[in-house]
Amino acid sequence: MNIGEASKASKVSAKMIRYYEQIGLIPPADRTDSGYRAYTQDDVHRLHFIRRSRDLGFSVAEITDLLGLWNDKSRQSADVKRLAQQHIDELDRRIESMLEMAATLKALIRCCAGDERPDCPILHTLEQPDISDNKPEARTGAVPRRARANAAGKKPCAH
Amino acid sequence: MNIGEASKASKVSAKMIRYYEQIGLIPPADRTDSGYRAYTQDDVHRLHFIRRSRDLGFSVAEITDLLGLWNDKSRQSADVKRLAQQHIDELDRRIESMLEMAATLKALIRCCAGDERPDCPILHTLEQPDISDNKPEARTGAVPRRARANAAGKKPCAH
DNA sequence: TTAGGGTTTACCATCGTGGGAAGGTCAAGC
DNA sequence: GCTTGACCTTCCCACGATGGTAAACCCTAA
Repeated sequence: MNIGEASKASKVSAKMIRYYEQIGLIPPADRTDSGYRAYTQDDVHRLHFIRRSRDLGFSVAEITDLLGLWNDKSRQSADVKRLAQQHIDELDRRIESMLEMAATLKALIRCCAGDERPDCPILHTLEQPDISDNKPEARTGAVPRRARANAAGKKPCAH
Repeated sequence: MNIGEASKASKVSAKMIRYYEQIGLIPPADRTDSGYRAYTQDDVHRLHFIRRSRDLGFSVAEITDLLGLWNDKSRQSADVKRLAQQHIDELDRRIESMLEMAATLKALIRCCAGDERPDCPILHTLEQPDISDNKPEARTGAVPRRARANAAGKKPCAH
C-alpha cells in the first residue's frame, strides 16, 4: 500500500506519517524498489491508533508510551489507566485555567457599555490593576500557558 | 531605564520584550550611546498592558488590536467589547473540545480494571472504533487542535 | 584595574502541522 | 514508443511564544 492509500485509510496525512517515522514514533516503513514506502494493514492499524490518540489530546510522547503498552502483551491495565489518568489531570488543569480566563473576561464584558463612546472598563482593567492573584501555588506545574486570572465571580462593575 | 528594570517592573521577560520589539508589537526602544535599550515609564505601562492581556489568553495578534484601541482616544467601546467577545468565544470552543476529550477518557477509565491483568478497554477503544463523530460541522472553524471526541455520557462499560 | 553582572546580537530548540520546490516513478491513453 | 498527470521522494521553511546559550561588549563598585 502506498503512503497515499495508507493516509486515506488511517486518516493520518502523508506528511504526518513521514514525520512520525522520522521522530521514531513508528518504525521505518518498508520500501519498494523505487523507494516508495509500502504499508501493510497492520501499519495502517497502528496509524489509526495514533490518530485516535491524538484526537483525545495525547501528545506524541504519551502516544509512544501507549503504543508500547499496546504492543506489550504482558502489560498491566493499571499502567494504561495511570497514563490515561495523568492525561486527564493535565486536561483538567488546562480547562480550569481557561475557565478562569473566560470568567474574568466575561465579568469585564458585562461591564462594558459596548456603544460608540470610548470609555471601556475592559481596557481600563487591562491597564490598571494586577490581574494575577499572588498565590505562589504550583508554579512548577505543567500548565503550559499562563493562567493566573482571578475568577471574578460577580463583582459589581467598577465604573 | 534598562531592559532588566523594565522587565522587572512590567513582569515581561527581557527576552520577550526584545521579541515584541522584533515582531513590531511595540516600537523600537530608544538606545543609549552604548546601544542599551532605554525605557520610559510609559513603555513599562504598555508592556504591563501586554502582559495582562497575555495572562487573559489573548494572542499577540489580538493584543496588536487591543493596543491600537488602547491608544485610540476616539475608539468605540463596542470595538473593544467585540474583540473580547471573540476571544471568549474562542476560549469557550477550546474548553468545550477539551471537556469532550476528558469526558471520553473518564468514561474509558471508569471501565478499566486498573489491575495486573493486560486486558484494557482503553487500549481496546483506541484500537477499534472511530472516536470521531461524522458531523462535518464547521470544519473551517478556528479551533486549532482536534476536537472530535464524543462526549460519551454514561454508557455502560463494553467489556 | 579588575571582577562580576547587565546588555547586545545571533542562533537553536520546542511541538505538531502545513506548504512548497525539485526531481523521480507509475499507469493510462495516444 | 511517448506524453501526461498523479503520485512519491527528500529537503527546507513557516507557524507562536518562549527559553537557552554563546561571544562580545558595557557599566559600576571595590
